[in-house]
Order: sequence, then C-alpha cells, then structure tokens
Amino acid sequence: MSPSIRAELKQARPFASLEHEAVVSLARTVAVLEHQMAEVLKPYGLTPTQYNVLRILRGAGEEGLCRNEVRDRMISPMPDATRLLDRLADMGLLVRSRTGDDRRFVRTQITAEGIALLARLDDVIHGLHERQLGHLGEAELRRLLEILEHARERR
Amino acid sequence: MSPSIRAELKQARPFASLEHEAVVSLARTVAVLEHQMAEVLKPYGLTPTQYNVLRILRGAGEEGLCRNEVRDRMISPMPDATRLLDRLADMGLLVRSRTGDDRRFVRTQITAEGIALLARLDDVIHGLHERQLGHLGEAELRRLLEILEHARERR
DNA sequence: TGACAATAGATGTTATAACACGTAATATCG
DNA sequence: CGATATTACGTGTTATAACATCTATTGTCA
Repeated sequence: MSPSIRAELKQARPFASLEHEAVVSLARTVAVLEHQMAEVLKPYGLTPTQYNVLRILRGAGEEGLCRNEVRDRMISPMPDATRLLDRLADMGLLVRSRTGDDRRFVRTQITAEGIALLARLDDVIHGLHERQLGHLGEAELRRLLEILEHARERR
Repeated sequence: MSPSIRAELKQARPFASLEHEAVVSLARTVAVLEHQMAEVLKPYGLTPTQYNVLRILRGAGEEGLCRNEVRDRMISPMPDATRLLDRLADMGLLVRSRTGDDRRFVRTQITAEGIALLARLDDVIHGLHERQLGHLGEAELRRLLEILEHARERR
C-alpha cells in the first residue's frame, strides 16, 4: 500500500483494495493534469474540451467532420456536442455547413483562425506536457501506456 | 507508438510526443472509469463527486470536518464546496453545525442515513473496481501506482 | 487597543453540462 | 410504394460548475 496518495488526500483509512487505490490515484493524477491544462489554456479563451475539439478538427483536414464524428473522437463522452460546437463557431474557430449528399449531416471545419490559434498553442502545450510528464522518461512512459491500454481492454 | 489509443479515438496523426500520448491515454482511461462509476451510482441518486464527499466524511469519523477540509481532501479541486454540501444536506446525508470555539468553522458530519447509503454501496463499488481493474493483477497495479505517484511528484 | 489583514464561509451571477424530447432526412421492409 | 424505423441534429429545461464578490469572525501588530 503506497502512502503517498493517502497522505495527499489526508485519508486515514487504507483503501478497500489495490484496484480502489489505483482508481483514486488515476483520477487524482488526471485532475491535476487537467487543472494545469485549464490554467495554461485560460489566457487563450479555451477550455481543455474546446481545445480537444479543435485538435480533432485540425487532424481531420480540409473535409472536416460531422458532429457525431467529432463527439465520438473526444476524450470524454460529450452528450451535447451541438452547443459545444456552437460556441466555437461563435468564436470564429470553426464553420458548419449542411452541404452533402445526405442532407442530415452537418460538416464542421476548422477555420484559418482556428488553425492559427492552435499553431500558437502547439509549443505551449508541448512544453506543458514536457513539464508534466517529462521526468518519467521514455521507459516509464511506455510502461504506463501499456498498463493503461491493458486497463481499458476490460469493458 | 502504441496503436490502440489512436485507433480508439480515430486519430490519424501520431501524437506530438510520448508525454502527449500519455496525457491523452490517462484522460481517456479516467473518463471511461468515471463514466462507469456514474452509471453505477445513478440508481442511488449520487454523482461520483457526491459519493467521494460522503466517503471523506465517513472516514473523518464522529467529529466531522469543516468545509475547507472536505474540499481539500477531494480528488478533484472543487471551488464551490458549499452548495455541493448543501445538496447532500438536503438529501439528509449530512448535517452541519456552527458550534465550536471558532465560530467561523462549520462542522460537517455524515448522518446515519448517509452511513447506511454508503454501506449499501460498499460491495457495489468494490465489485465495480474489481471489474474495472481486477484483470491487471497485483504486480501491474503496484507498478501503475508507482508510476502515477512519480508522475505527480513534479508540480 | 484599534486598524488592518487573514480566514471561513455564503451568495449572486454566468456558463456549461446533462437529460429528455422534437424535427428533418434517409433507410428499411412488408 | 408506403408505413415505420433509424439516423443526424437541434432545442428546452434543469442541474451543476466556475468565478467573483460579500459578510462575519478571528488573528496580527503598531
């Protein structure tokens, strides 16, 4: 039983199981990482979720993606992708058009302004990730990725 | 570069760095775990955050904790702990009283009803954690905990 | 002791997330 | 071919989170 995460949350009792401790430790780690991410993005007027969407749209290229494709590629499930995209559209970071064979689909594309914003952020975010996890080193990072993928296999 | 998390998020481009991939993989893993947790708790009328608060108060024992102590022990930072506790008080799961030497402090205590609810949930949550991460095994779980604590050291 | 800072907590407001439902376009099948 | 189901998306509503500000109590120090 590792003492560190218990000390951090000032929790006196031991965890019910190693699995329990791992879930809490994972959640705590991500909470810290997300909070730092939010702080870094704040001056740019973006939330981590919005940043993630812009990255997805940039990765999708010229043709863009429809709403549900964006939603399904997001890191955490988002039931209300419409209004999330609404806000990014209001900021001028993406545009939408209902111009395809199937008129149900709404194509969403990142704008030049959106790409420019991401370009300004690339180094900033890269530096953040480096500061956050760079001290682990390549071997430990690879081991972490292996374990996380193994963890997600069971659903 | 591991293919699995990329396939899962349908992301074509590789990540900018191993650190980046690890951050995304961590966030994705926790999103899945949290979503499953929320589903399990829903029939009991609790969110994961509320469940976490009740666990903290049960762990604190008879004397309870003041608002800021509860907030500081939470897994993810909560700027508005007051109304979070308000809701749990409305549900009858905790009580508050401003009865100490220092009249600024509001002591928050879990009620018998709150303890009973947690007791009903203990096995359910234990089973969930087992299903979520039990297949990793003790060695891999301990390795995961080591790496996560190492990751959180750098702040 | 009295002014000021610090602490604990509450409240007002705005933004966002969650959930259910509604609408339009397309697919399916008797 | 027409009724129904399915898919993609939007909208209305409620609950919660985020942020700043406010009050009350206590501590600090000239």
